[in-house]
Amino acid sequence: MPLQLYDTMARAKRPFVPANPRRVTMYVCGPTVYNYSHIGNFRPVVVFDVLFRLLRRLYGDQAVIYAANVTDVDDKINAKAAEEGVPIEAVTDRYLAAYNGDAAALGALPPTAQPRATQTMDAIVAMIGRLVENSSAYPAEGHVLFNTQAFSDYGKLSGRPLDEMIAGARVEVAPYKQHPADFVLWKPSKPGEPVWESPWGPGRPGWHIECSAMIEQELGLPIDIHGGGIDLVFPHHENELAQGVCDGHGHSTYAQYWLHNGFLNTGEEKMSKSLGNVALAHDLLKQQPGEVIRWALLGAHYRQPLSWTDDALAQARNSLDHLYGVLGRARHIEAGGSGALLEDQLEPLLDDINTPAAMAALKKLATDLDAAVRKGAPNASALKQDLLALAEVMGFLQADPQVWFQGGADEGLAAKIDELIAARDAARVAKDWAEADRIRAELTALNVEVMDGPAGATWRIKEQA
RNA sequence: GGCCUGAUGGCGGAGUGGUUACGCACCGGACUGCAAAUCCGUGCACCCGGGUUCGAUUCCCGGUCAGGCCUCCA
Repeated sequence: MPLQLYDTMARAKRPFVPANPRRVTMYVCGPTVYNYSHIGNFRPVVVFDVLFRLLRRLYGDQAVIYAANVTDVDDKINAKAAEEGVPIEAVTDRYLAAYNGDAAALGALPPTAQPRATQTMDAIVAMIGRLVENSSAYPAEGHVLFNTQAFSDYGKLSGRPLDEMIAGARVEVAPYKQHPADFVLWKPSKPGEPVWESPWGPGRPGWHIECSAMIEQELGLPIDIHGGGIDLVFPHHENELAQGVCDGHGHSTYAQYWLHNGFLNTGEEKMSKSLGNVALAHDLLKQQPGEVIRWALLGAHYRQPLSWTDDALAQARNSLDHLYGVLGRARHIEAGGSGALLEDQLEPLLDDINTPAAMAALKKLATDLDAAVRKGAPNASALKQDLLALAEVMGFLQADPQVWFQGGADEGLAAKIDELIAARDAARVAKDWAEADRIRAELTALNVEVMDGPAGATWRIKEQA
């Protein structure tokens, strides 16, 4: 089965056909770096990481170019920098580093490129220049505005006819706009704010233009895949599309496939900073492995809303414990074989990145592998290969099982645990059950669980501190 | 007000025009000094009304409910 992706523009799943299979391009809207991102902000990071991995598998590692931008020019950044009395770089560098660290902890591969607005300023100014030149944009009172009347398809992506939007608009229209839907490409900076030179006066770019400029600079138009959160469909992506098509590069298509992920919910509501119901990824990562959080994030199909609960995390932990347990029991099996099963196993992911179905396939493989190991069946090797290969496409199970279970223990603790287990073994050999149980209790107090097996006792840290 | 999603067992969550994945939880059993893990097995659902059909949870229409976007937003 070929890869199928749900395209927001078509409102349907379509077979994925890249313009150039030797250079597959994907762009995903990234964060504005003015504070720590909440876990909902990382859903697209993880989802599109899976797609990135899948595309690399299908087209080759070198053939996929994935750009994820960083917005480092913004009112909220300015406010934060002013509040702290530091240059904006101090704020953006700090939170970008935290963001990238958190993304890595969640198992996301680094994108091929991570362009920043401040480093794309020439391309932004040049692009605005082209838009003004061909009357797709006009200067007014130190601003430059995009002329939505110049683009007949405006509203097509989000399914919003222009007139209806105006009728329903709840925002005051700036007096210098020719049309209420026109949006800012360039605006003057207020005193004390960062400033760049332009033919229309000193100022800074509007929100939407940076993405179009970065795409043109990093990837070239049209791109294959443009991704982001569902809330970006309007106005951000609608506006990007309008600019991108109108700037005269000669393509009527800006992105071949538009992919949008659904939200994380806290209770019934969207997790959002303004509602104050957020969980920071940075904090969550202190409490459990990134892989657990990643599992929870991929536990629902990416276009569905996902309820973020403690129980979801506990279940994710449970699932991964199970899988790593199987791998631990299969540690003496060397992965190998034809890998012929994998194409079948990949099917859920090829069907619009159906991660819950792929996770079920992972568990099925694990159960089969466990049985094969138990029976000493010859297909254990191929099953292990398939399990690890499918898991890799989803960014799971790449840790050593022993590290997974014991990773929370430092050397001193590990030595002490080994000592206690040896003592307990001695007691068990002597059938001194009271002593053995006493030692178990002592280990339990250390947050350690002992598991007696045919090859001796093994242990694991029960919960990460 | 306009536009757009979704509604599946106790919970999470796929999928399907006709035997309804999977996980967690629960219950029974095997195994186990204890415990964990594992294995076997039972039970449990497709929002409401109408239509199409031999047959609908699945397709169509209407309704109800929930959520999202229209303003910064993953």
